[in-house]
Amino acid sequence: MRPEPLGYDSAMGTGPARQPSRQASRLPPITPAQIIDRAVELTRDHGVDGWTIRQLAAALQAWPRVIGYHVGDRDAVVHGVVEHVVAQIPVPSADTPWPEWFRRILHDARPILRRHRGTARQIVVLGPVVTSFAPALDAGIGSLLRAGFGDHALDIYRYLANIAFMLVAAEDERDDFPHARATNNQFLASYRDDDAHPGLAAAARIAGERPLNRESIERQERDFFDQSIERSIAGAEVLLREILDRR
Amino acid sequence: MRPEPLGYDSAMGTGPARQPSRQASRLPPITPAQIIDRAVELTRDHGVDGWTIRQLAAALQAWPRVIGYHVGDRDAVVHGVVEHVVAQIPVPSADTPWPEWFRRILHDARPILRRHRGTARQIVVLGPVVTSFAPALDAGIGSLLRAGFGDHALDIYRYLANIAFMLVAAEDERDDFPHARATNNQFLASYRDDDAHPGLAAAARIAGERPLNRESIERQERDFFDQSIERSIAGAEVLLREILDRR
DNA sequence: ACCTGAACACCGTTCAAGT
DNA sequence: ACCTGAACACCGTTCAAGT
Repeated sequence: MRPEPLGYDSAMGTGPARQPSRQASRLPPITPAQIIDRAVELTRDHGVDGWTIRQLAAALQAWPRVIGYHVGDRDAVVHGVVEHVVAQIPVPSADTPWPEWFRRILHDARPILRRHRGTARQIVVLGPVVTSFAPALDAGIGSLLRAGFGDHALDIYRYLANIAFMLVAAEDERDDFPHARATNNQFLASYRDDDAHPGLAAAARIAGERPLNRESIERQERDFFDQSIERSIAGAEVLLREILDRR
Repeated sequence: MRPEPLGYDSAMGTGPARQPSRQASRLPPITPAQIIDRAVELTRDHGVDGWTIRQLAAALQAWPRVIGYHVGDRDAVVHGVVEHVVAQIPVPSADTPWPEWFRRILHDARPILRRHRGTARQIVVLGPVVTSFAPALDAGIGSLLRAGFGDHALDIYRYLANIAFMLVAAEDERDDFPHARATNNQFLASYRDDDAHPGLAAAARIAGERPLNRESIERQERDFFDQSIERSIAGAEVLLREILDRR
């Protein structure tokens, strides 16, 4: 939750560290694109909530005010970062059958979003304001319409996309509480032989069999994501069959 | 995203406003329970991210340090708030058939969590560390085991609970961007007659038919929540049938 | 044991000049 | 048009005393 401190020399509190100022070193004017690019880099290294406007300014060798001048407030910068990240997600062609279309795009989106912690949450909050999502929305809705979802297409798109992005957002946030997983496992383990709580005892047994090293946790998270998507597609398929049967 | 300013007279920056201090007025020592109760009230009025330690202290007529002394840092206070809120969710008995068990608890949890904005997100992040969740976990897993989910019981519980709480969390966060919905609708509407983007055009048409007044938006959100749960239960049912067929 | 102040090291944003 | 400083109004947490 709390952003880790960065390495920048921002000892002065205000001001772009001790580096010479842009004007003094006759640097060219900063562009909005440069600001967003730097913000994307900082997001890659520290997550969306892991850098401050002041640190971004320092990284650009500029004063905080410059960012406000060219891009806007912090929310505007974050929005720019999200647009940049979303644009990297490959969009399957609209004639892909809908289950495969969603499997593919959501599977590909996960690592891209995970590499930029906190962007998944922003996508859920902002919604289609993220204009670089337009191609995905167009193709995805198109794919659902051809399958016969009719007026349910929009809600099913939202259902599947929301679940995927929210799951990634949850993974992102749990990264910031590395101790929480251990505490949770300990808590569950304490019920292992508790006959009065058979559900908790079973949960403890199931969770207890899973290895806890870094890479196997990563695999478990990926599996849970993939299976959740698979189940949700199955749920949507049930609805589709109902719609088609009704005709 | 940004907390709205509260009405407290915290003009002094530090210190519990102008009220007489606890010691001077011979008030009894503050208890952790009192601190959490007040924090729950503030959460009800302004959301988990809508109050500061300093404002909580002012509401208690105490200095910020007192909260750290009795409860801990801000995360500890928030954890206390979450425990208090989760304890209010009624847990259906363990012999309820699993689809009905989840329908009931998730349906009942939504308004309680919505009344305390930001707590749903905390639940997803914290996981079972929230000890007041133990009864629900015990009964829910029990219900899934009796249905025949076997070792999948834990993951299915996580799947259904995660989706519900994440959906509520997303609703909470969108409350803080009331303009985002309007912007999104405008954005979609601009594609209404765009033949080059049939998917977006269809989405615009579907969204355009929905009324935009406050109460009908609330109903749409509730419906989307209920239908998402229903679809996810259907997805879990598909898995259950596979498991049972395999035997 | 519990509370009081003040201080510390931060935030994002704004203001008024400068070049 | 763009950048520079300083200032403003906040944060959460810590420190050193007080009662």
